[in-house]
Amino acid sequence: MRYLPIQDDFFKRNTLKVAKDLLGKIIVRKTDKNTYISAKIVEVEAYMGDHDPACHAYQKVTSRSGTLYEDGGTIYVYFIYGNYYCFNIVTEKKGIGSAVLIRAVEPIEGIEIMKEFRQKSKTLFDLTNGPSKFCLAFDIDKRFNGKKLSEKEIFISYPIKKEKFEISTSKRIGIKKGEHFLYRFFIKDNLYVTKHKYNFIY
DNA sequence: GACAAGATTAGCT
DNA sequence: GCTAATCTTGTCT
Repeated sequence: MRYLPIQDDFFKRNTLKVAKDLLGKIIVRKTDKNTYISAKIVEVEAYMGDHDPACHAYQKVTSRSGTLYEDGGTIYVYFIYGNYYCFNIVTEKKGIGSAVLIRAVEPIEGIEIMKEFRQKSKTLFDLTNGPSKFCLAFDIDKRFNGKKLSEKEIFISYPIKKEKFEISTSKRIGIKKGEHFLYRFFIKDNLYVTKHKYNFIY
C-alpha cells in the first residue's frame, strides 16, 4: 500500500481544527517484521492544554504531562486504570499542552495482526472501537511516549482516495471535569465508532 | 510513605 | 445497565 505522510506543520495548529481534520486520515504502524498495520481515524477528542480541567496539562507541568508540552506532532501515551494505554498526538506549538486523543479507528490493513494483539475481540467492529482497544490492536504502549510521528514508526497519512462524510460532535466520554465541552468528534454513521448515548447529541 | 482517582474494558444481569 | 479489575500518577504528610 502507498502512503502520503502528513508533515509536522499539520499538527502545529489550533487543536480543534487538527482534531476535526484528523477524521478520515489513515494511521499507520510499522511492525517489527517490517509489515504495516493501518486504519482510518473515525473518532477523536480534543484536550485543550492548561485551560482545560480534563486535560492532564491543566494548570501544571508534572512528570507525566511533560510530553504534552512538546511540539505538535509528538506522541503522548499514558497508562490508565491499571490495565490500559491511551494514544494522543500533541498539537499546537511547544509549551501549550494540548493534544488529540484517538478514540476509534476503522481497520484497513493488517487485520489478522490486530486480532492477534486483541485476543478479546469478537467481531471486526469491536476490534478498535475504543482508545485502549486501538492501542492493543496497534501494539502501542509507553515505549512510544515522547516519540515523534516524523520518526515514522507510527505516522498519519492522507487517504489515497478522498471520501466525503459528515462530522458529528458530542461531549467527551468518561471524564468528570470539563465534561460540558463538545470536544468529541466522530464520522457520522460510521460503524466503527464507540457505541454511546452521546452519539445522539448534535 | 500513604492514599485516592482515573481520557477503560469485559463480563454479567 | 452495572461493576470489578488493576496500578500508575499526583498530592499530601
